[in-house]
Amino acid sequence: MNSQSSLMFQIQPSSGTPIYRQIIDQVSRLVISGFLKPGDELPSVRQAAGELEVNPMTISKAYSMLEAGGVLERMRGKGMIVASGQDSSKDIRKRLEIIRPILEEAVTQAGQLALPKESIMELLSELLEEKNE
Amino acid sequence: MNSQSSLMFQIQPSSGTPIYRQIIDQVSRLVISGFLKPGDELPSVRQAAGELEVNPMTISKAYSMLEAGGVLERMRGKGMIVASGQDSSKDIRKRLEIIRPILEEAVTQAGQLALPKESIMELLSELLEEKNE
Amino acid sequence: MNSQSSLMFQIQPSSGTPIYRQIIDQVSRLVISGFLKPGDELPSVRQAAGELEVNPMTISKAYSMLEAGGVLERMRGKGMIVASGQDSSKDIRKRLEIIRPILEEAVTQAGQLALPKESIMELLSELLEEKNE
Amino acid sequence: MNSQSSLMFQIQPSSGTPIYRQIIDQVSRLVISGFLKPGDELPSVRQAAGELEVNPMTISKAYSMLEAGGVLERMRGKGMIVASGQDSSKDIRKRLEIIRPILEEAVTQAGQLALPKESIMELLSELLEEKNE
DNA sequence: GTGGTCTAGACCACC
DNA sequence: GTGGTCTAGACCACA
Repeated sequence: MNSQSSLMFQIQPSSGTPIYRQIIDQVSRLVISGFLKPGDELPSVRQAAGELEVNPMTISKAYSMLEAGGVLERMRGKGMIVASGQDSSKDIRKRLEIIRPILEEAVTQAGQLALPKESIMELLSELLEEKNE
Repeated sequence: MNSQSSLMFQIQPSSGTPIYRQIIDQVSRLVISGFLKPGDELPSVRQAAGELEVNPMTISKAYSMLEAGGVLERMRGKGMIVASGQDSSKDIRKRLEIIRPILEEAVTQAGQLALPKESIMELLSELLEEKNE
Repeated sequence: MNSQSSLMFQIQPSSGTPIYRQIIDQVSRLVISGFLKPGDELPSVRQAAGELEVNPMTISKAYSMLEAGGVLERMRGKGMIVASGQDSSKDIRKRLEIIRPILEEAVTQAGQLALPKESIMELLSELLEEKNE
Repeated sequence: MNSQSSLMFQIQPSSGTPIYRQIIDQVSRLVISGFLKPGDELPSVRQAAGELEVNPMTISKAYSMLEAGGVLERMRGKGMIVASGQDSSKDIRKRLEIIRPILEEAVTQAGQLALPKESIMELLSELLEEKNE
């Protein structure tokens, strides 16, 4: 039964961001948001590679960097699991810090475009509503 | 020494986005916002390269792409100027479209982090206020 | 329940060194130091595997390699015992040779870090004192 | 003139530790010890690969991980340099912390071998003297 | 010129 | 079965 794993990752092959980065970002966010909890197993390198139709090394690279970043742990002979230290921070403020940089960039761009605060807030509100639909 | 030009561009050398892209985006936004008007001269390739401590080829590439995009025009002997057709769009909606992609990305990330709408709106509001100070 | 066996081994699952190596090294040192004497029984594969929460194959592999190295002997129906030829060497110099490699590695690293002899000696001295407390 | 670069790295191809790890460790220690200072350029991937006779990807992997660890910075189109934040800590205590783990392991092994403190100290002293010769 | 990414395929160590 | 390492070779983005 591998329906879980095929749902776990989604990649856009012809996106600007490299595949291994897409995987790293997704896993990181799944862990932080609590969808993946400490001890949860990840799909094996070969399995993920097969389903995503990419080279196993690409998956392996992503896993290695997630391990280096302390997000995953290697269970020798078994596979990769979410690291024990990785409690999903229920603290919203910590998670907010993660999206702060991109919002800061948006604010910078808005400034250069001389956009009024109200318009930006309104657009963001719309986009957030669309997401929920 | 053209003091305006040294204020005109700002690049972050160790950012993820390539330098030529940073320049293109900034010039585009300055034009569309009306900071730069049709006929305004841009700093010469040499000057910009010197001040930004960047390879002249990089500036040249950015200018060429802006020219190809119809934002700038090449005046023989004078350098680059803002193209005549480039009216600053007073229409806020058009300018809003430019920051839509980055806000969409922020919304995507926020979704994966399971962040509530209110928190994001609040953070954006704070950042916009900081900007004005 | 053999309380001795649970004290006998200690493994660090997320260490760099493989589990079977950790077991081999520990048993070897315990034998050479005299903690384990010729004829002493070792915990059964199953028991050790259960207590260490490790794959029985891993224990078995370690025991087999210790047998091949002449440290252990296989007693039919009784399991593994310390080999008869294995006298604890009272000769300190022989035992010192065993920790020589790791000290050599420490010295190499210290050299690359440009650390003075005195500092290293002092740190080692502290660590040895802590151990005794 | 590449005599400098050929002196910079040394690898033992048939060592147990992977090549990319050997490079990471060496660069890290060279930076920490002050042999490499912030802004110093490293040999290019292709150059290092050629001299060490290994695949360029192996070097690239090491550089990437050093960048991820904040030791190196990527100068786009140029090459890798030592990161600006990487001041060699003149503080000996900080550098001592780096060799603490291996000394701790040595102490653990010495304990299992029932070795007296004096013998260990003496052996370390000898090894440190040999190094200086 | 620089490094980055990906592929295909091989071999190894560990459990 | 698991992941790790390395090679050879290709193509791309950036300066």
